[in-house]
Amino acid sequence: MGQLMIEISNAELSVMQVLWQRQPLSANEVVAALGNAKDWHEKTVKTLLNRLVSKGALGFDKDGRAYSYYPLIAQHDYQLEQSRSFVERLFAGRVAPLVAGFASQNKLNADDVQQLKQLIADWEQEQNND
Amino acid sequence: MGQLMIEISNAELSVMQVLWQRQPLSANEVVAALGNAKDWHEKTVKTLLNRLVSKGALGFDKDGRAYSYYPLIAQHDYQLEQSRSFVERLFAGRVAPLVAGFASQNKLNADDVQQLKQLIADWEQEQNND
DNA sequence: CCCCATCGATTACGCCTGTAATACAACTAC
DNA sequence: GTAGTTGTATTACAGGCGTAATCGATGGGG
Repeated sequence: MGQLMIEISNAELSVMQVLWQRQPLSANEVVAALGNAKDWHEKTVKTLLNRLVSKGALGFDKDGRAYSYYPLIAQHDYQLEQSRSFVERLFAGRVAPLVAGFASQNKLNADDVQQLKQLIADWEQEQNND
Repeated sequence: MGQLMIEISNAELSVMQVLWQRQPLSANEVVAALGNAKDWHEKTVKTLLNRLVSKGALGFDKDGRAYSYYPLIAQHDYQLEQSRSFVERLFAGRVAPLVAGFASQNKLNADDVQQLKQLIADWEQEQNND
């Protein structure tokens, strides 16, 4: 699982985010959802939808003349795989130094720290269970 | 500082890693250092060195006929900026969910956890100091 | 019925990337 | 000093990406 992950470009990723959040959507709904954040021509968004379908990242049902698009890959799987490869490339696979960077730039807030503590507690629990 | 970071491609990054580790190096030394990990033709590596110089990521001194290359951007700065933008794109800027992914895949080891605990301790210390 | 608006499909196009090969300059060994 | 050899610089070329415009089908309004 995971090694043969589809490559999604930056622009395409923005389209995926929309569909991960709400699905299925027509092309125009995707355009509308992006209109807020991106200044893309409608044609551009449709090109991206097309490429994502070609890549197997999106599927669609025909809904009359228009299509209704939905993700074929799960956001969570994509995040996992990308994180793994990013941390591998930049930090030799170790995630702690990445977090250290955030900490050094004051990019950690109380919620983050709370979550991290919980993760650590769970991890230690796990160790003891073996 | 950091928004105008030079874009470094994947292949180019491998070259940077070599020079971040040991610097300065001649083109042939870089080729040799990569020979281990990558199956690249010597010409390919020299193209990458050239592109990195064009991009302003590397500088060089002339050492007779050959050049002696060295990084112009610090590994740490690059890591920081890339981490920031990666976490922004995939996790809406929150680093904890990324760590959670590692945890869920058993990609955390005792060292990581130890470092994370230390980061948290430092963070809490910092909070109290205000 | 016919034309227009609107879909998705196809084509465009310049830049970046991966992956070299070729060209040109200069040293080195005769 | 002439021919390799070895450096860097220039050129190559296909595929991906950002960013659309054009094409061809189709459905809706009159």
